[in-house]
Amino acid sequence: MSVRVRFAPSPTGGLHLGGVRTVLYNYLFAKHHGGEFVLRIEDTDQSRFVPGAEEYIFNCLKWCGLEPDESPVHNGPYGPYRQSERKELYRSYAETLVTRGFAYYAFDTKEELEKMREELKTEENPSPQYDHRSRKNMRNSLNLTDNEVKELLEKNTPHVIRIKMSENDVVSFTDMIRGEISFQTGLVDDKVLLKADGMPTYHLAVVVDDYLMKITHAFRGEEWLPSAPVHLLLWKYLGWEASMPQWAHLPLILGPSGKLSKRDGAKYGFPVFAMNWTDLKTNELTEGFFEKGFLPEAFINLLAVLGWNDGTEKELYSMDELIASFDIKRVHSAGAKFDYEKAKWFNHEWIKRLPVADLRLQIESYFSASGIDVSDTAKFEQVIELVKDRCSLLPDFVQQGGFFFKAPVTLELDAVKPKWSEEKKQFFVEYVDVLKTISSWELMTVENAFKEMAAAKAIKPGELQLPMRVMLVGGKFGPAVFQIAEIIGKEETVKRMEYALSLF
RNA sequence: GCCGCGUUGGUCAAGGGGUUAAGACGCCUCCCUUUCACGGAGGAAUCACGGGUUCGAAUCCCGUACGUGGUACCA
Repeated sequence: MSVRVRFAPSPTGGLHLGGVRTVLYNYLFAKHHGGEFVLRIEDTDQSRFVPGAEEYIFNCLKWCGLEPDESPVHNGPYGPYRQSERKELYRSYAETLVTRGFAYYAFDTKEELEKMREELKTEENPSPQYDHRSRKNMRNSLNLTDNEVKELLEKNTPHVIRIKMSENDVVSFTDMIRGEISFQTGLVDDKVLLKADGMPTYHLAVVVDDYLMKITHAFRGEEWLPSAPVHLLLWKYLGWEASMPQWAHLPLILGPSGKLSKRDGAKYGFPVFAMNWTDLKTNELTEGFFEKGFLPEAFINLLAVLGWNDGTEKELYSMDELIASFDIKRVHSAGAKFDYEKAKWFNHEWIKRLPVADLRLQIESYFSASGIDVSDTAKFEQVIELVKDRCSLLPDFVQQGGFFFKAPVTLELDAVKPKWSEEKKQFFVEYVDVLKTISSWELMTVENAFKEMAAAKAIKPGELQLPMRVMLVGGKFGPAVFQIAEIIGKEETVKRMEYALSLF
């Protein structure tokens, strides 16, 4: 049987680091086994509908290179892939469960539920559940007579269908990452399966859809572990146990202070979403890795090894290498704290190893946004090659390479002033004159002229190089100074030096 | 509170009865470089705690602590 996995986000906001990693592990597992990766939209909560969120998810996946094989936009034989469009399907399954005695109708209103929770609430039990104890005192088909239930249903009384958790069983399963896990059913509440609006909850939908879509392996975040017994029981009660997927609950990705939140990102200055997301209600922007200047290759790479390794010392992986070596069983069971410094290191590594032409396409926009013309492709690529060792985020290229195309606006005078002298000034005035006479403008001719003149005047060349650098670059950074002069050309070099001399 | 999951340097982590307890990021020192980087060589820093089991425990078992998630007609 072919491997089929799914990622099932609810389109309610930005796509989190952890979400992307869940997609990634699903994707890698599917591709490693030659299977299919399905994207299903879990939009059963109408009240949380956010316009644009679904399209946003697709954009993120596209940028990451994690294209689904089947989805609302890719189609496939098991559609529709949006749960809101499958609404009619779910009710009959829920009703089958009622008929079989595994679920029941509950007519309790919001107020009645609140009242129950309020009354049962104690210091030891701050959050009472709708469970095998409390259901005895609620308005549901377990306590009402058949006629009463019939009548309520006929009158279209709002109601939900709840799973009837058994009182004293143990449910267990083998998680691909954590091994044997078991739960006492008596401690799990009677989760709602079908809501009053006729939509299924996640619990029903995930089981029905995984079954109908022939999902073989179900990977999801660790936050789902506590509700696993409900899902397990549903597979059993629906009579589908034999086709139940193998489960794996992925560890959480944590922030500097516990669970990684949007707030952490804002607070500590790093992205938590794959791409920029603006909350429609609050207008609050949460930065994305894309906009921050990460390469998708690096983003994928760093996420892959956050919680997984292949047992070797290898850390840098291309997508193909990940597909080849990924093994869900080698995923760590413990949560991992996200380290932004290391994330930047991955990006730096990928900047160094990516072909210049690829890099060029991804950084052009940063230059044009800064009003720098990089239409001379050959020169642009030469510059990229020269400065890429110094860039860990894509926007760094503007700082590190911009001066090749545009004279620095401000010069770091403090770097020169303390050691500046009339003697040095005289040197540069004369040097500029010499430069003007050079006919073959090359690195060696420029440098040799410099050294000869320095020797003649008995000044250490090193003491002169820094001022010259500041003249051409504006600051204390960048590649070899004569190389810069060679690339920007005679006219520009002379121009920058003469301007700088007027300031020093 | 209850339930689940987890706990190897600051962070990511290998190792799953006998190791000098790998490696990476970050940090520090030095070399290269009269800039900033890259690169190279070093360094500081770890098995949460307490009990067992065992000739021997980071590794197995039990407790405790701590962290984290769940405890919704959210996913």
